Amino acid sequence: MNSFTEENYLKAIYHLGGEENTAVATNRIAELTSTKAASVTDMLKKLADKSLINYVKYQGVTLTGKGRQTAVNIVRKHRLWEVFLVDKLGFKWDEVHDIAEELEHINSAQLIDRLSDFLGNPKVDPHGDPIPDKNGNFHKTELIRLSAMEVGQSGTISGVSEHSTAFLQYLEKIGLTLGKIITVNDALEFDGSVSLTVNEKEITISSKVAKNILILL
Amino acid sequence: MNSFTEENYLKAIYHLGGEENTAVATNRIAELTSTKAASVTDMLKKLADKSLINYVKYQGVTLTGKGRQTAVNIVRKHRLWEVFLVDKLGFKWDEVHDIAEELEHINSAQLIDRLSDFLGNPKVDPHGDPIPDKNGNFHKTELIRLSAMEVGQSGTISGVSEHSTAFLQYLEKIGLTLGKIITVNDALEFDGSVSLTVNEKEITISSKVAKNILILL
DNA sequence: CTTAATTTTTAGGCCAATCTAAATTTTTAG
DNA sequence: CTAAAAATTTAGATTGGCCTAAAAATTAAG
Repeated sequence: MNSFTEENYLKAIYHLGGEENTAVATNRIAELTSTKAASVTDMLKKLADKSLINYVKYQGVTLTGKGRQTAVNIVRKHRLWEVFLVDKLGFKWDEVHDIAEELEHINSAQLIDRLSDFLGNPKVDPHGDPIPDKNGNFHKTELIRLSAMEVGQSGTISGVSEHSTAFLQYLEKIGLTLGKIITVNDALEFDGSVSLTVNEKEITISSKVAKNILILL
Repeated sequence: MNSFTEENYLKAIYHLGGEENTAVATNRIAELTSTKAASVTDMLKKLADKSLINYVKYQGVTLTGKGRQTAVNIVRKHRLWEVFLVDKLGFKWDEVHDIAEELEHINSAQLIDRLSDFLGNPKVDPHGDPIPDKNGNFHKTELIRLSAMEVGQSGTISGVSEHSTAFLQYLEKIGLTLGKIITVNDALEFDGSVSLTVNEKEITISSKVAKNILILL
């Protein structure tokens, strides 16, 4: 079994390398895990010894098949627990991240299978992020950024690409939550801000906010 | 915050000292935590520094108020998670201990409050052990050992004082599960075995089994 | 293409939790 | 009441994860 700490490094490498599994730099990992580069180097050696990553000195790392499988499984657990916290225990979507960060390290395949069934085998978490199945496969959906929509177009809010509490609380406040249908009324050239209709009301959001909302057309 | 390891020591001391908080010997703790006496001594010093235990060299330890509160809270979390695993996820009563052993260390008071509500604020876990409330108070019930019942007496199976998988599976198999009503038909003097009626059938159990079944009269 | 800036790794140490072996204290038996 | 046995503690070492400071490699700038 891998330690709690090893799991967090694998998860960090997975998130930084993305689905394409591009090489990840030591410093990026250090930032994400709130450690120092020297500590990361130590851990990379250990993970390479366990064949969880491909590591060439000074050249960054990628996950091996085994490493990716491990990382994706942690992501699966994290997201399923988030669904549990929101759907069953009544937490808000901005409150669940830290608790899921702990729950994701509980080790029991049976537990996760049963939890998934109990939740109705959800395909996305409360932020719209996809939940991989037990084989590590993602259900692919084509989402575009709200900022990329044309004037007049409609779509459903289906995810966010920024998960900070502040951002999520702001979206909640202005009514831009998962599943809401919106229509773009206008897009200002000069600052990228967007006017849109949601809940039969017109609101305007900044370019930065629009970039972090994901839409299913 | 206390580490995962510190929490396990406190829990061990709590279980060994019982509600009466009697002094616990180093070796007992070493057995229960699967460590060596020398390691226990090291940890006792640390816990004493944090005012979680009263420790006098060579004289064993007792929990302080603060230590007891911490230990009881872990017990509360453990038992609530066991209820969740059995009632909501469909695990059997003999399968939940190890998973709850991990879940009990998740730190979030809000999570536990909401979990308790979600489960209907249960007063006992799947083995009949009482679940303390958030202030650490137990709902007291008078249970007696099946071995102490008189011939002709009836009662409800309300707990067990031995939690091994093998024992729980045996009870399941012969139909002696929580909530079942039993009547004692006969108690053999020479080996302490007991004949009783459950589910309208008569069965005989050994003295040792009878001692570990707790009955509400 | 050489030097300066940046990134990464190495070297050497620290702390938590554990261990074995040896020393000390307490308990038990005769 | 003393000697042997048992329990406990101390001493010294190990491992995992982390750190700082210094060295080495890579990248960027002129």
